[in-house]
Amino acid sequence: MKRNTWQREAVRTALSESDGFISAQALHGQLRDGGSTIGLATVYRALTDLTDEGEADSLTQDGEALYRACTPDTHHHHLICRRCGATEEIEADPVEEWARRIAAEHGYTRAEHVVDIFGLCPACSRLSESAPSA
Amino acid sequence: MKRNTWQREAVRTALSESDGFISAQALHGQLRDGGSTIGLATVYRALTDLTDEGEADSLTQDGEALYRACTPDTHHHHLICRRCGATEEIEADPVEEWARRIAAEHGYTRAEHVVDIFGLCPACSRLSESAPSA
DNA sequence: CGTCTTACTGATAACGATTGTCAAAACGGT
DNA sequence: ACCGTTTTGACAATCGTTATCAGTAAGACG
Repeated sequence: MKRNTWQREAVRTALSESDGFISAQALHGQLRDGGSTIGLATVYRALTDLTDEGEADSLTQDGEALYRACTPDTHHHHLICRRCGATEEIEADPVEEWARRIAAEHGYTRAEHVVDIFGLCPACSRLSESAPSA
Repeated sequence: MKRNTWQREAVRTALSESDGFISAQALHGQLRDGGSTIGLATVYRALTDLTDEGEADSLTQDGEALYRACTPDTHHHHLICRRCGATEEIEADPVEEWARRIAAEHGYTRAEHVVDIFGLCPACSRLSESAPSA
């Protein structure tokens, strides 16, 4: 049976109060700063559980996993600058539908998709024109 | 000055011959299997360079970085089975168009996109029903 | 063609993020 | 309050990746 502990609740609360994506370690540090004695492993476990239960979204950015409280209505993807690393959230409704259809057509179940666009953001595009790197 | 070594060329070749995304370690293993004595660190360095130079795209899936040769002859995407690793090539024309539009709307240039669908193939879906892992 | 400079290489150590381990503590039904 | 089970927290282990460093070789120059 799943138990209800203050640790899990603390992670859930901290995550929903946190603005945007946050790493497990950062969240742990934040909790400790707030006086909590919660352990790092517990934070990882809680975040994994929350993600499994659909209460949190996760993505990996530069080798570390970032988590965000899930607002179930906003599944979106990212537009990422190859040079400066800036990311923008983008809507991909047509793609969601397409992905579902393709998976179904091929008999695939439990389909998840990775949809990200890499490019040069406006600022870096200008830099690239004046000082081409390649 | 940038030098031209057989190691770098080997990585470039292996990457472009590889179908879809591949991890640095897998690429290294593949090269070693092919008789090369190339070192793991060199593969990482070459892949990083190729990515910086825009000759390769990278994404991180499940904690590890995957690489793919940029500007492939036949641009297509993949439907990948999470359990058995089978991949099917899929057409994504509507997505190509959508990606171009999104990038343009946000002022991004030189846009490349990563579109892959992960799921369970028909066979593994059946297995999963009779012996659920989660 | 030989030499010299210096970027590149490869083995390994170091590193950071994450996961496994396991005894102790906490939860919740009784 | 008691008991069985789950969860916790500290720490070790693991995994992918990066830094280190002495040795090697690419490419410029004579």
